[in-house]
Amino acid sequence: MTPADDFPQLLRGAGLRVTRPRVAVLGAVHSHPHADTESIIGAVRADLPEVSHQAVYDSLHTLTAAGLVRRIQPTGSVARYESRVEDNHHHVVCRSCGAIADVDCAVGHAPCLTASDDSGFVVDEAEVIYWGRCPSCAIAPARQ
Amino acid sequence: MTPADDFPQLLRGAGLRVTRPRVAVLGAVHSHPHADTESIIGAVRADLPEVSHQAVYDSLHTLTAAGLVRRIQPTGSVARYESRVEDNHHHVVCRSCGAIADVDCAVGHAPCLTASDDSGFVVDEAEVIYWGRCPSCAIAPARQ
DNA sequence: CCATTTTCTTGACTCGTTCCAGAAAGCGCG
DNA sequence: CGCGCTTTCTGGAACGAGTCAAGAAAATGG
Repeated sequence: MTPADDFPQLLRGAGLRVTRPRVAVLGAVHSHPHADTESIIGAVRADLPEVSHQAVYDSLHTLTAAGLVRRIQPTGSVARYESRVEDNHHHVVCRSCGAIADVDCAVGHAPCLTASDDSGFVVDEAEVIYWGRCPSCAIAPARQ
Repeated sequence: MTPADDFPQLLRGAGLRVTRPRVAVLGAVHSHPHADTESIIGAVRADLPEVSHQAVYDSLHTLTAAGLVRRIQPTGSVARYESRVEDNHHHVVCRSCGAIADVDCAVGHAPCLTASDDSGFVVDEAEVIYWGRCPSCAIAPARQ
């Protein structure tokens, strides 16, 4: 669907050097949405067994700064990454098992971006996290 | 304004034992909105110089679980606590200096609570974080 | 193919938070 | 008012995600 699976091209387009670790990280984030850093390290090492964790951390930072990847971190979770960027979507997080799913906000455009009183802040983004229970955990008797 | 500054009463009402550390922590959170754990430890030790950090961590967890205090943790920040609970307000966070301010959502009631497609999740809360720059940082030339 | 600049490897280290065992304090009851 | 049970607190070790730093390796432009 996206012509964007040409990762080297994506990197170049963002003005970044094309390195094997970066390509692999970009690929891992694309194929494992909402994965944490450790999972990404694992996925990357399937291709490049010798990458250091530092290379992955660096790549994730660089990619995030370049806007090729988005970092999310719900309260109580470690950092997670996803490849859907610039499309103003949000997340539902399961309180019980931590599962994360994408949600397109009911309001088609930027949701709630107009705070009633912004205290003088210049707001450029509204991040919404819905908390609840995923289908499986909703069925299972609450154990917490 | 709130008859709720009787902290021991608040604790008892929540079915919790009244201990000096808990009362002090509750007081610290009330007087230092959005403070992180370290600041709270400092504030608590102004009254009780000998409290262990663990007592503060335990109290914060207990108070959070009891709903007397709310924990927030914007991406990239450590845990912070506030005493406004159950009133459905949100936060603006400064990307530059990390300052946090309260915001009442434009929609008077639960904002965006109806996700367009909730993937089968049972949603009970929508948490909104607005990102931008606080008044001071908006004036200062962007240095990041 | 070379030089320059950026990125990666390795390994130590920081910092917020949690775990643990024993001592202390709160609460219900007589 | 004091006893005993249970919860909480103290002190200190431990943990884990993430960062820092120095030198080796690889990308890009010529």
